Amino acid sequence: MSTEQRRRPFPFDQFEPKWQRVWDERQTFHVLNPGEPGFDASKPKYYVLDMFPYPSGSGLHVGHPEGYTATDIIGRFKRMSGFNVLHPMGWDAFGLPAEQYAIKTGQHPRATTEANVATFKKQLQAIGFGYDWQREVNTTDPGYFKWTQWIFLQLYNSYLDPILKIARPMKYLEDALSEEPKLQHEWQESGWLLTLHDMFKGTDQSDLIERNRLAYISHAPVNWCPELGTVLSNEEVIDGKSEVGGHPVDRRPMRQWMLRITAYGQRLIDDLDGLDWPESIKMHQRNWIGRSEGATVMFTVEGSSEKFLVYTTRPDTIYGATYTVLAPEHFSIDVITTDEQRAVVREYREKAASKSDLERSELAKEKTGVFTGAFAINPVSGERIPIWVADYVLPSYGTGAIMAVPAHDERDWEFARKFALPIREVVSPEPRLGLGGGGVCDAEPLEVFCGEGFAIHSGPLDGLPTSEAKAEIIRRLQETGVGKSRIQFKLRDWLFSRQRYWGEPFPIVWENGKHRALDESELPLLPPELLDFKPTGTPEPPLSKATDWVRYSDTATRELNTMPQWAGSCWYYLRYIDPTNNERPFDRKAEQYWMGANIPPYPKDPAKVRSELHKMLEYCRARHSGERHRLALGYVDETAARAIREATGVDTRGMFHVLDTYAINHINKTHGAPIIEEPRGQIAVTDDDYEMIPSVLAAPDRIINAGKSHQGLDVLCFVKQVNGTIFVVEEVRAAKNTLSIVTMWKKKGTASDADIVACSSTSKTLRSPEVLTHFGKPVKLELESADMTAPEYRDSRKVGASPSPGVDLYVGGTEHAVLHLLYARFWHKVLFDLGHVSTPEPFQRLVNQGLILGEDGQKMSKSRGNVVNPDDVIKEYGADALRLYEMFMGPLEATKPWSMSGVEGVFRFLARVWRLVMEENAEGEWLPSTTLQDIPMDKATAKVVHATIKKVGEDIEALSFNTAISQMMVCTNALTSANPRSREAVRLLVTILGPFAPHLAEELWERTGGTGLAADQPWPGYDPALLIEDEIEMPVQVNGKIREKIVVKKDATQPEIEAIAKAAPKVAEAIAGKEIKKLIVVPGRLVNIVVG
RNA sequence: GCCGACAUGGCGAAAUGGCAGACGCAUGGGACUUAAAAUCCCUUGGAGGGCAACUUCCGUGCGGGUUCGAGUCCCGCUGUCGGUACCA
Repeated sequence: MSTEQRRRPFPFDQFEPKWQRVWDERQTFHVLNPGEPGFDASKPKYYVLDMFPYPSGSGLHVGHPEGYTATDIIGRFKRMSGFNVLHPMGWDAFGLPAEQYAIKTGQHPRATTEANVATFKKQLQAIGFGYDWQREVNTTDPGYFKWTQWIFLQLYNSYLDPILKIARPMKYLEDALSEEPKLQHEWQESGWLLTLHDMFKGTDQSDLIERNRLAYISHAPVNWCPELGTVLSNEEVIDGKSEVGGHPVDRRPMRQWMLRITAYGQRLIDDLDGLDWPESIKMHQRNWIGRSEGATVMFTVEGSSEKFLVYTTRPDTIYGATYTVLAPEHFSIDVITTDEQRAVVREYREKAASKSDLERSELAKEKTGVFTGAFAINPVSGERIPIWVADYVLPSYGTGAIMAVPAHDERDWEFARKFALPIREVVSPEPRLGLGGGGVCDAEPLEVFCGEGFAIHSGPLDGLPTSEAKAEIIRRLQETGVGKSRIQFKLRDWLFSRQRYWGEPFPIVWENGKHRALDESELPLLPPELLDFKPTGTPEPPLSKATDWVRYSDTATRELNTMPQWAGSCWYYLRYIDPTNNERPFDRKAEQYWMGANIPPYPKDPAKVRSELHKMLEYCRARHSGERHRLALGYVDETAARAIREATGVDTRGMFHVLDTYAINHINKTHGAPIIEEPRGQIAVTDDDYEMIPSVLAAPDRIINAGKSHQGLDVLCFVKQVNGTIFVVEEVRAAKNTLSIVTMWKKKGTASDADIVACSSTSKTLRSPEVLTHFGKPVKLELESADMTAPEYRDSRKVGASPSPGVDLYVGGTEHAVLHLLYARFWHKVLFDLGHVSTPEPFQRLVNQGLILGEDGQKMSKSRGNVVNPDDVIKEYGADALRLYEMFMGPLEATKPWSMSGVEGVFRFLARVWRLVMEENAEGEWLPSTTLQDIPMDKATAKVVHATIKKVGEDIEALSFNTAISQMMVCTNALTSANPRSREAVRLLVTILGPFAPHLAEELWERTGGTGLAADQPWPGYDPALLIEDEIEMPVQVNGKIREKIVVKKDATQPEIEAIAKAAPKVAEAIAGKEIKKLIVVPGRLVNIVVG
């Protein structure tokens, strides 16, 4: 026993399990929901989330605990700082790897999953993470996937409103179809129905519904992986191979479920701006969504009635189009191909069709193609240009056809050179006036130029810079009806079905060739118990083997596909909020609390709010001398602020949102619950002429845009005119048939010289070109904006300085930069549109932990033999040392190699902390240290302890854990040399060490006579007065070189410092006989003397 | 090719435009010990000078610039890593 103990510099192996047991028994980290007895509503919320693991058979590796330790430190710290902290953990247990592992080991996936979860949980608990295990979720649990299926039904039963660009229940569309005359009357004024009506015209109703579902059936070619026996989403295919396993992937048409994520492309891009995410991840998502602005242009085929559309981002180069190219899959090819070319075209198309994506991209180096024999007419020049077929044009992007401008596109250039097609320069990097700039020039350029410049040889465009040339040609195309501006996305709809066993079955049945949804009461739909769940080797899903299960009724059979692994991980963070709810996916009140429904993105201190408010009022008064306004101020939400910023160039950060109190009261009354409440801060400022509102409402209007308020309500924007005053009015559709005024912009005078008085919160309205052009000039907003670089704003953006809307902090690896994070945002937005969640974005702040490499600096892998197992580290050095080392390695986001001797370093540090309290006698037993005494801290001790409290707190907020730990090391080194040693000082150190090394902290807290748990202690404050030095050492530079250091009193005046500096011997020597040109004193920092 | 990130001792790394290298690892030396382990103390960017206290010069990938002052800001390179690839 004693020899065993002697080998351990401190008995972590005894007290670590002990405290883990105590936390578990007392449920220390369980947090209550609003409404539960004992819930403290006065505390702000903090939701800190880990990317939940996929419980693989090999258990945790040291990469897992890195992010988990970071969130655990934050969670424990926020708890100590007075927050209600939601810090949960769960299991992403459906999916391909689990099924393959089960097949390999010959067990049922449920059995392997359960075993793996048990292993993972045990491992995580051994590290002492403060998770609320009562909120554990598992995506394979029927109580969980019941609601995954429910969300699928929400998608299935929703459509994207063509005007509002938001998801709405399919019922609205059905109602609109059945009650068309009634709605026509009701909605006519809003200008809304017209568009809807256009949409219905000449269309079969049920077909219209099917075509508008957010979850729909497609027969388009999909990525089929024969090896895995399933289809894969675009996101899961990399370089023509499956992301899992790297197997080849074909394209073949199959009947599949798709989710209409493309409908959210713009919003998924726009809303990134307001998120506190790494810029690289945002960029990644933007690139993936791939928005581009351009135009579609109609080309007619010579001697035929056939026409085809091309898409181009450079319509300004249309005069340089010397041929066109159709994708091999293009449906016009059969019609236009001439007889003499028919054989060669058919052969080319067949070859292209048989190529997999992989082959198509592998052979990309060399362009191929064939001439159709047909010619198209360039709609602007009337020129006759050949139509080619080539596989460098993709069928699934744009219109599947291009106009080729070889002089200004690298791919077209390459193709034209290979097939000796003409190349015509129509853009010049420099403006070319007169000579050679106009007319048609046949001299071919020597190289391709893809940049922007000035149009040449382009008829009416000649001389225009590229951007203007684009606008001008689009205007002309639209005028003549041959072209249109168009925004195009790379993003494709999400292929949502898999031919696998281990996934959520679709709550869908098929009858007479038509699909319909199961009723909510039939959920969860369990998968059948299958002994043989291997892939069939054909596109027939394994569920087809469960013949009894498949039969739903005499005439109906079940959908055989299952959902992909991403389904469960798209919403798990919402289920943590209320994980055992059987009635709903989560309680609405709990969701509002934990997702921070009413928290403004930029919290401010009250004094600042008041002063901003007065500025706003002054502004309004100045604009409308003598008029009285009733205003209420809230915060501008980020989307609105951004929209204004984009539209006007005005820095809107910190700007206020002006609301009409009439509207607030009205909407609160009609909507039931208060929508806008403190701290959004409605403050009536003066009386208003809002008696006018009824007449404004009654006035005829013109709809100019529609969007969504951040409370999740539909908003229509109108322009109205009353007695010569133009009003911009927003109406909110709180529920069907309910109209309420929420926000009013008022504008005086004529349309050409008016200014907007105040702005609303709806980004779509503000962003729309209609709003901007309506006023004849850009909207001008001259509100004084707050300086967001000021400390109070900067600090507010740091972790946990205040709660934020959505998950406050989400930590995980970069591997989910597009897939999980894009899918989850999409689902969240749908749920938001449908009113199930309160925020448009799920994760306010995202941090990627860096990769941990092996000791050899290589990626950890079994084959390299450099994998570090956390269990071994815990056995040897304890969980606290593991946690501390993971945080001490370097910045959280950096890639860094593991080092066992580094672990030993922090282990020694922990042992030193232990010995602050305990000492070993000759027999090797640990006894309370006699050095530790109940004495007040001396000045030096107090200083280092308080400096440590300050720095550690600040560093945790900034996720700068490595520097926090180094400061605690400094403090420990200082306390080690103290004799006698102040008990108070040690206990303060132990308290702040708690989030990092919780076991040791609890043990020492107890041993230094603390009551309760260290984890429950409030985070200690520090006394700034103790940190100020009486005397400051300042370096003195002469011409930027340090000559000497001087010591001055902390309150020394500038002249005093100057005199001392000049008198210092080395300095005096250096400046002797020279003219002092300049003397800079940076108080508390340094002195620099510039001599000539 | 394009996009993004990064570049500081032997190593992991610190440094609101203000003393480069905090803290840790590893080195070398010392104390305790019969010895070892553990622990404690000191040393350590490079080059040079002094018996010494000490001291001089050079140093943050390369080249410029802004500044009294640059690892930090700007311009131009080079290299490493990550992502992506016919998206018109």
